[in-house]
Amino acid sequence: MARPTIKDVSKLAGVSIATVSNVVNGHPNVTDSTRSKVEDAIHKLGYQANRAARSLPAGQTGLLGYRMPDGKRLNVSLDTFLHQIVEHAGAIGLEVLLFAPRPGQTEQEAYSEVLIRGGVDGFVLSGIDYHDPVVKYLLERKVPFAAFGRADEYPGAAWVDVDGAEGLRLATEHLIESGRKNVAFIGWPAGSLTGDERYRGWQQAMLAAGRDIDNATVLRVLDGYEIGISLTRQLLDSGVDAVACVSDTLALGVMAGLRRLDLVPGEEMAVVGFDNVSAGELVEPGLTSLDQPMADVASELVGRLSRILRGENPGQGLLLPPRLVVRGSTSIPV
Amino acid sequence: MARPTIKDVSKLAGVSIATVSNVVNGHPNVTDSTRSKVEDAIHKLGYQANRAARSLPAGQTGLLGYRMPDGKRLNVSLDTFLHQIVEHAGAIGLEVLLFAPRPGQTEQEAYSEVLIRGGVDGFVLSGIDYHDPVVKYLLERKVPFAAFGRADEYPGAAWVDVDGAEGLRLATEHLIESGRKNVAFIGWPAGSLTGDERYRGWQQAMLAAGRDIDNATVLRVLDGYEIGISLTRQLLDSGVDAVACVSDTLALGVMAGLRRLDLVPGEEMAVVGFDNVSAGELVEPGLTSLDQPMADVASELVGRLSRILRGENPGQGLLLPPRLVVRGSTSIPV
DNA sequence: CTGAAAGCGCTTACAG
DNA sequence: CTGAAAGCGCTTACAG
Repeated sequence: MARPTIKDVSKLAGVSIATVSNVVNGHPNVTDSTRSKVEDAIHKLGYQANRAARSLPAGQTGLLGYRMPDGKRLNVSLDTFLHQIVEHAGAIGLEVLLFAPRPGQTEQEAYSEVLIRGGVDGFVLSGIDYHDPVVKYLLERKVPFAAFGRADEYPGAAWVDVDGAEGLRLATEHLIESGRKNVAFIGWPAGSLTGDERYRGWQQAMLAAGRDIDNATVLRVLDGYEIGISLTRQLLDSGVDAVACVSDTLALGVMAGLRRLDLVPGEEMAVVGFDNVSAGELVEPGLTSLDQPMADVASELVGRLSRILRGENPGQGLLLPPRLVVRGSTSIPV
Repeated sequence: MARPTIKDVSKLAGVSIATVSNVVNGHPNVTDSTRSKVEDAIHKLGYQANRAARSLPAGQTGLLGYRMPDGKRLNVSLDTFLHQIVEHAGAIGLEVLLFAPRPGQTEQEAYSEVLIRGGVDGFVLSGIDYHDPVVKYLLERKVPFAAFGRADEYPGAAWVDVDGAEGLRLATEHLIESGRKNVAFIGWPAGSLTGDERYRGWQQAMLAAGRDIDNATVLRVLDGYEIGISLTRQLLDSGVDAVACVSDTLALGVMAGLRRLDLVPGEEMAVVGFDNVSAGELVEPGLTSLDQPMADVASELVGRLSRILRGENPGQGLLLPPRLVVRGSTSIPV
């Protein structure tokens, strides 16, 4: 009934605990016959190495840390992301340790505390920005991590991101191709990594199509549903007939704004968002948006992290393309 | 630079490591002067006990396990819930270990594996149902846990739930009071703990108001947005002018169904959901729904678990009332 | 290829 | 009230 230990296995198999350890850890120099004796015993006993005991001499914990984001940043579907991370980590024998800064603690202190407690082998980060202090901190201390977010500022960093510029290029091209004359952009204030990239994509598509950028409508606002609503009047007054938004939150706001003015989203004004949140399917007509390939992001992140942990090269930063999901908010013919 | 150990502290403070350990663990029999010497050293060194080293002799890990739900069950806003769990756990020095069954592994095996690896001190469960095998399994093995979900089937179990019957009572009363004549119920097939409770609430409110239950419209369906849409015609044909739904997903479906028939939700038919998902605020008019007090649920769960871990009585099962959030889908006067 | 032994950083009786 | 010592369950050189 009690949890079997390495001793139990060694007794049953008639070998030393060192040999059991060698088998468990896949060391090469073990006879086939010894190996199978040990494996039988392990199987019979249902043995699994105790994590704490393993961690102590080896200095590896089998744990990967993830800081619970504040919930303020809505640009990641936490649910799906975490799910994927947990599953991919599980596939290579790692579990996920969740933590959050305690009241009065800075973000960095939270990471440091986890580290000092001997908590994890490495971290998965998400939502990083320019000059991210956590990235800097971990890099300095040579703590393994992989970031969801373009960390190309730092040569050594392992990162994966979804290509926001490509996303807004796709969105804007789609709007232009469907015959829209005056395609506006609603973004966040300049200076955020994610926001600036997405703006760049809109710009590129507009220029490529020969549109006049200088006289196009560009609104830079904080993220928010109500903010989206409040922008609608202004967009209509400027003669805008399509708007590419930096986020679904803003896009859904504009859709609601249109509806409150008794206009139909997709007719008077086409709207595209970014993130493909579930609410986008639940409004009428559906919101066209950019879907982030979360499963790929997670598997690439975990892959990079596990390579670092094995002392290998994590590989280059990776930019994954988002996928345009077309729904009613852009598909009603002009 | 290297992580300080208990030895470093003991040297700096001029005491034995046993004394440092006693101070760290708040043992009573330590002189004030000794204590403060040790505390100074701890502070100076930034010492934190290594979790693995602590876990090994003490048999406690400082970790609390949570199984990543499948994502199939939409009745819990995972994001908020986990957030709250992590924060409340952090406040009492516990961190959260996330795990998921690997492919081919049953749920029970996943729990068992975490346990065998010496993974956690206890579990937080969510989304439990009648005769839940995991609850039974943990109870048999006397593994500490606290469940989000009514586990009153099992006398010893620690649980917290949101009162679904009360929720649907509130919803149905609200519909009746606002003058609706024919209040339908859309629920899941009988036999789920959560679904049955919510049905009971509708029933009670209807009977209390003297409504004829036998001739009322009751639809039992699987959860789903499209399913909600497909039900709308039938509801209208039955002369239903209000519908209390077991979930926001179904409620949002009905709202979309109404809109596709060019009807206005809240006018021709009032709609109430359950969960208060964010999409409910983003549709026009907003969806009236029942908000679950996640922060309270989390704090009560963690509180119960920590009491069990300290060998105390966890306290009785707790039923928390949801809060009716009234929006456009029911507030347009008849 | 296998095993005896040291050691990882703690906690916990037990002496003193 | 404090400290020396054993031990938690592993891994890792190192002999043999």
